[in-house]
Amino acid sequence: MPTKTLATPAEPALLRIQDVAAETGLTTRAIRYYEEMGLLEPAARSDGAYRLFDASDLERLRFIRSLRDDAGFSLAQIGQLLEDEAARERNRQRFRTTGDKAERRALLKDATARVDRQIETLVAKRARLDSMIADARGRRRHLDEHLANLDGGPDPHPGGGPHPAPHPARGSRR
Amino acid sequence: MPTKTLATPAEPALLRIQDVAAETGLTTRAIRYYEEMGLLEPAARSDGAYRLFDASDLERLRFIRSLRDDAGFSLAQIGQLLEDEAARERNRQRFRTTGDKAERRALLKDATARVDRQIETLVAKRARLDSMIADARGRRRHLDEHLANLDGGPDPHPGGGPHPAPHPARGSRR
DNA sequence: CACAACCTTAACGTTAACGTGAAGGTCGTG
DNA sequence: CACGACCTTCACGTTAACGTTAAGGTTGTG
Repeated sequence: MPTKTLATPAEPALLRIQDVAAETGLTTRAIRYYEEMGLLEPAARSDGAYRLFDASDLERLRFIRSLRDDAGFSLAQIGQLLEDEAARERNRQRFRTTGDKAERRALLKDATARVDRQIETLVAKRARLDSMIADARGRRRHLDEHLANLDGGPDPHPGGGPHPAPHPARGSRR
Repeated sequence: MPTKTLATPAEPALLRIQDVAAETGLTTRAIRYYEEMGLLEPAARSDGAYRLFDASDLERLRFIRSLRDDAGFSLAQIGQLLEDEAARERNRQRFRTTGDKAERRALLKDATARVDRQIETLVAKRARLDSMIADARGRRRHLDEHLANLDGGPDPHPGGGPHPAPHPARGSRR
């Protein structure tokens, strides 16, 4: 078991912005910009006002990056999908401080609702992508048909050389 | 013998830019911009230099729009995926004028290769989306677990997560 | 043939999402 | 405690992808 620097599981392990950038593949500027846009708030600040990020921040930033790069959402859309940072802060605090089971459950319910919305959005996007892929495959099949009835016998090897046709092929349709 | 507006199968049916816009869901400005960027060239121009688009142009524009909106590609990436317009024009002409089967076949082969590249790109994107969906579902399951053992039993794993301790109310962090 | 409803090019404006300094404070290691 | 590597907050610059007039030509319909 690789104990890192301490055995206490509640160790903070806060990172500064450059390390976070390296870790997430974002630039420091982008991270500050996302903060400015209200997409996240670093877990803490040092005495000298350095931003300090925890694991949850990293996770959030990686998610933002995926939404941007992989799903292609705008920061505005991402803001819609994510819990806004004010609420996040508030809920974290409340979740830690409350002993009320009902309240905890309510908070968790909210979270699942939000995640469900995210999943729904992503699935919808995938559906549109699927449709595009189907279309492209349709086009591909169409081209293959044309190729097939260009010559009665399939030629296994496309060279650059001219080829005498065995007999006139008439373009068939559908 | 040639009937003018009826029954001829090779009827052009050219549209002007505003109709194309309505048909494709793009703006006229966007269409002109795509032309400027080399993504397409209208099939013809009127005497007075009006742009005139044919069915193939429409198809291409719809595809561009899908690539932009559904797949989230930049116009530069779209340009990479599509045959550049110069080649498209050239190949169309050659395909219609050539009687050479080998050449036709070569052109078709090129087209299938291009479509295959498009499919590959789209499939790769879908894979990344799938991965994101899987992650989100993982988060959802995680939340459900927490919900389950909130009113089921005590905490199975502390560390990082919420803390359903029997003793309430602590406010220590820093 | 008059005229409204299109169209053209050209040019400047706008927004999102950062990049790129500048001017100065902070951190930790020798 | 000095110093280099990091950080901070402005603030202006840049690129993509259009939006928006402006000034003028084209088309088809009454």
